Amino acid sequence: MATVKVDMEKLVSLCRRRGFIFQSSEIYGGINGFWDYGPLGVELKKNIKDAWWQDMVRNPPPGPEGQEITMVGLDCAIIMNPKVWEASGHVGGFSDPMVDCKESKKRYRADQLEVLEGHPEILPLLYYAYTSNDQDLLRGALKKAEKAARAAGKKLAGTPVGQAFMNVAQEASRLAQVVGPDVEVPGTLTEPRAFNLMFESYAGAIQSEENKVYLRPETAQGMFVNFRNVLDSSRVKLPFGIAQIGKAFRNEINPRNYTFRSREFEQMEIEFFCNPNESMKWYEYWRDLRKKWYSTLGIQSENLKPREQGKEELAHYSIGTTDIEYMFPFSEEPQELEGVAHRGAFDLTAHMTKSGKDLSYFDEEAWNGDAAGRKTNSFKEWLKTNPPKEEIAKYQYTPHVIEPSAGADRFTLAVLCEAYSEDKVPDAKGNLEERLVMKFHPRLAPVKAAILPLVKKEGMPEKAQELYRELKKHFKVEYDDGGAIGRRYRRQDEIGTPFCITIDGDTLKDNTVTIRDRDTCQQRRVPMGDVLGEIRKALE
RNA sequence: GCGGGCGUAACUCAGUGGUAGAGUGCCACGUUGCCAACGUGGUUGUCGUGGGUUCAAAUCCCAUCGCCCGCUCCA
Repeated sequence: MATVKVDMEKLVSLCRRRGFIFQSSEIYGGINGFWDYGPLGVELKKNIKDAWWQDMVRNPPPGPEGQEITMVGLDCAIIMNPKVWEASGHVGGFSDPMVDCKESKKRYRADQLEVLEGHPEILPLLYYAYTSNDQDLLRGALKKAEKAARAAGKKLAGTPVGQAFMNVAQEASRLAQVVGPDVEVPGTLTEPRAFNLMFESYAGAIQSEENKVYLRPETAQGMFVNFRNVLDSSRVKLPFGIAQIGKAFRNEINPRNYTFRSREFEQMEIEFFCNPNESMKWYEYWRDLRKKWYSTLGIQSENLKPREQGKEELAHYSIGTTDIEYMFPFSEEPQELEGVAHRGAFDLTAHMTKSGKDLSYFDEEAWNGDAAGRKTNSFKEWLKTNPPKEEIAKYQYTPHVIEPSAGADRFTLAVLCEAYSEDKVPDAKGNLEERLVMKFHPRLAPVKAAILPLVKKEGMPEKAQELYRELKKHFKVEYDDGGAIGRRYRRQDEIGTPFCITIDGDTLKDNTVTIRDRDTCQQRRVPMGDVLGEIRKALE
């Protein structure tokens, strides 16, 4: 089925008008990269987080061999000891110094910039910049150097050797001698400027370097640093997963595309710890499971694109990563909803090194299982006999980690895009009228049902109130007796309520009501007592 | 961070120096017995913000904030 691309502006307008999403601090002119969820938005996002927690943590599907899998939850502080971020590499590696060209308005990564030295006798000595990943720019720099030499009646000696721009740029006077890659004159490049993507703050009264802390840029590290705590306190055995839903913060240079790239966002992350020998199996398990999860919540499979990252794209620590991407209407390219990464032993090893604490796993079952023929049952004693490394690794090892890391806000946005639809339904006179309907999966719909007395008299409101009070014990439902019934149906369509329960004259006689389906507008008559069960059935 | 466009009611938008507008929505009452019905009445504004020019600024000028597009960036 060919789908018409959702008009983002219409979606944004609907989200605001109906109270899904507002710009943060709007009355003060807003703030770039931050968003608020309104009364309906918070219900939608909560349903998404609850569905994830239920399906991944409380009731995960069986593992690759049909075995039960163990998942436990965690809720870590957003601010942690800054050493966590040194160990994870975020403090050192999370910022790329950038260089801007005042003339060409281009921006370059400083670590990719290199320079060729001009002829040493032509003063002032010039440096010709190019980027290491662009052959054309290298040739361009060479040409400029040769041209300058020729103009002075000299010749470059052989092929000049490139050097790192960073070295040259350390002195302001030499920086002024650099000719940018896309310009002809020197002195247009700025000094390298660091863009640290972590928000900083200070814990304690004094705003000193010692008190500096960071708002976490991901929830993952909290699970790694609590690995030992979970192991020691909850009787879990490998393989098992730790799951967490929480806020993370990245000082994005350029927030874009509605809530897609925000500076404050919520992650739903799993760190699944397993034996290194079994890690590929678990990687595939989670990759397939996570993709399927989106489909079961109503994301059309053609909009959902799993993409195995190429080797050159992989982060240095990752053995394999699959991005689960969604075709958002604002982009020609699919955009990442979730990354399922095989992180190997990278994180636990890094924290072991930094903290000096042992984060390896001792497999007691395997150890006890191999007891026969061994002189001692004490692992410590056995280690003193200098067994071969491979033998030790059978019982004690650093677990490998599979990390399915999903963006709660990104998925919420995908759900909104996916749900948005315009169709035509007949009005009272039988003419086709435009209709705006949010086709949320019933499980995610912010309001599950609306209870509507057909007219505001003859005891219908009272009867409807009765049903409303019963249903609201179980679901988010709305009661509405305002205006004509058709208008009320449309209002509910616009916020994606899957069912409208209407109380009419027959209800008063035989206690039956009609249930209207949001997508088809079809109605069925059922006994009032069956309504709860009917809604429940749709939510499974 | 750069360039371009935009910013007026909850939403969509009109308003090019002289009283702040329309449609939709929303609320109330009446009517109405199943798909944005009808009648009557009502409601909504720091014209993004700050400053300047002017007798007078939504309108012209400057700055600033935000949104959209492109570039850049996105471990």
